[in-house]
Amino acid sequence: MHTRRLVKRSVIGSRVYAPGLTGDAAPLTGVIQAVKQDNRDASTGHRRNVYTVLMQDGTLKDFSEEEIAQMTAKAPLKSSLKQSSCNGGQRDGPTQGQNGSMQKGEVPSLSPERTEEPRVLEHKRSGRALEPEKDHTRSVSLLEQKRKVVSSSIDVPQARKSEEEVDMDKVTAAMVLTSLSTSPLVRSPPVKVSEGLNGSWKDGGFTPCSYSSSGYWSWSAPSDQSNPSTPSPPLSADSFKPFRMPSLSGPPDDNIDEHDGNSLLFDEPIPRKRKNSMKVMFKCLWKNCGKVLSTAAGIQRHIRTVHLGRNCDSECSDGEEDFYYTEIKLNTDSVADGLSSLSPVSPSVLSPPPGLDQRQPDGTNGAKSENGTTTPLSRSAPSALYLVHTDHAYQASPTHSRTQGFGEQRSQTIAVLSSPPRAAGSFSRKSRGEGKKCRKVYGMENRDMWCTACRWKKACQRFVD
DNA sequence: TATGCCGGGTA
DNA sequence: TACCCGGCATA
Repeated sequence: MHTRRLVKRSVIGSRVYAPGLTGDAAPLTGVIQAVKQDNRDASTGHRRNVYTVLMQDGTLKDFSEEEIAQMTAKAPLKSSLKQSSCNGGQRDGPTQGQNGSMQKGEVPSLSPERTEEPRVLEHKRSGRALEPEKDHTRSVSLLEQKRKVVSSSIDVPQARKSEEEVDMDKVTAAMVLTSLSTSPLVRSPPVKVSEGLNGSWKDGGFTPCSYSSSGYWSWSAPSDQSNPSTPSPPLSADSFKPFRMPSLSGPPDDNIDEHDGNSLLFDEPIPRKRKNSMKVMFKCLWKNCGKVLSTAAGIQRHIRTVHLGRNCDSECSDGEEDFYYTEIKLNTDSVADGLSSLSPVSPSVLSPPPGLDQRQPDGTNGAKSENGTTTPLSRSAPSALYLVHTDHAYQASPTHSRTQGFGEQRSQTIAVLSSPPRAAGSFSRKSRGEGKKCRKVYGMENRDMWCTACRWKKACQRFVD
């Protein structure tokens, strides 16, 4: 009793499949609207149920259990296909074992909707065609809900497509960088590489730091490898520091000098080998010259011919050239820098500075006749005396002022100059001149007749020893 | 001691 | 830059 009601209740509303009911091959589906007992077989003791099915076309038809069984044999198949993904149809298991006679009737019960609430069944009745899709939609919505739950807890990147597109730009930029960094033409100068990086990054629209920190570009190692495989900027900068610190060039020329320095340095295939490599060079101490040569003979010849105006060979040299150059120990890199920074100055020295000749007349007094002649030394190497020989520093000071731009080079040069001669003892402190001086010549009473230097208690410029 | 002059200070 | 001067070295 209870079971029957349960079965009836379960059968009603079930969907059946009725192929060829209308004669054509088009399958029709229907929903069992009612179940009634057929007494025709009561004699056999077999009560048969007649099912009233509302067909899809709106007609009502009665089907026997066998027909229904055949019909439902296909219907669940179809429905199960749609619903298996959601429910699996396992909820009907207990029902199957409750009534063995309902094996045929249980077929509709295979439908998952069978155990659903009446409200749902009404939905099935009214809109049965939408029913599978609805369940499907529900299942999909469940999946989406699950995804949302997962998404809420897991940070799933969105708009991944666009990000990949951006990545492609980055990849392209990185490929360009790779080709640039591996190119022999730009392998050496890191500055150019960095420029290329910047440009490419700009084009790529991403900042380099984001990738350098994240290491996302594991294959873009060339940008990083540029440091070990090429003269890395830190290394080169360190190697430059020792001789760039005293660099003579001011800030405006830094770029040029640096560029030149880089060119000199980075053209070397193995710059590291040059590090700590000391080389003895000979630097001309002639004022505004500073020419650096690698050999003493060369610098002597330079001084002798250029500054002293002697065209003879070294045989006729009296060794005066020795006073006008100094020996410097430099890194090979420093030499290059020194050459680049000093050589442009040298040509301006060929003409002797007018300082001494202008001072020699010394028109303030009447000693013109006496100092009308100047010593060859004073004529030939006045500025050198200022540099090498500080006795005329007071005279050199106005002359040095004309050599603006010499800057640190001058001070450095003076330092270098003063050291070797003083070490030699010749110029530590100029010994008192043996010749007559303004004091002796004019006396204290005629002090106004002294040369300026004598008045200033400086080395006499009139009676130079 | 006288002289030469370097180094530093000042205007 | 011109000028001055203390102080040192040297004859």
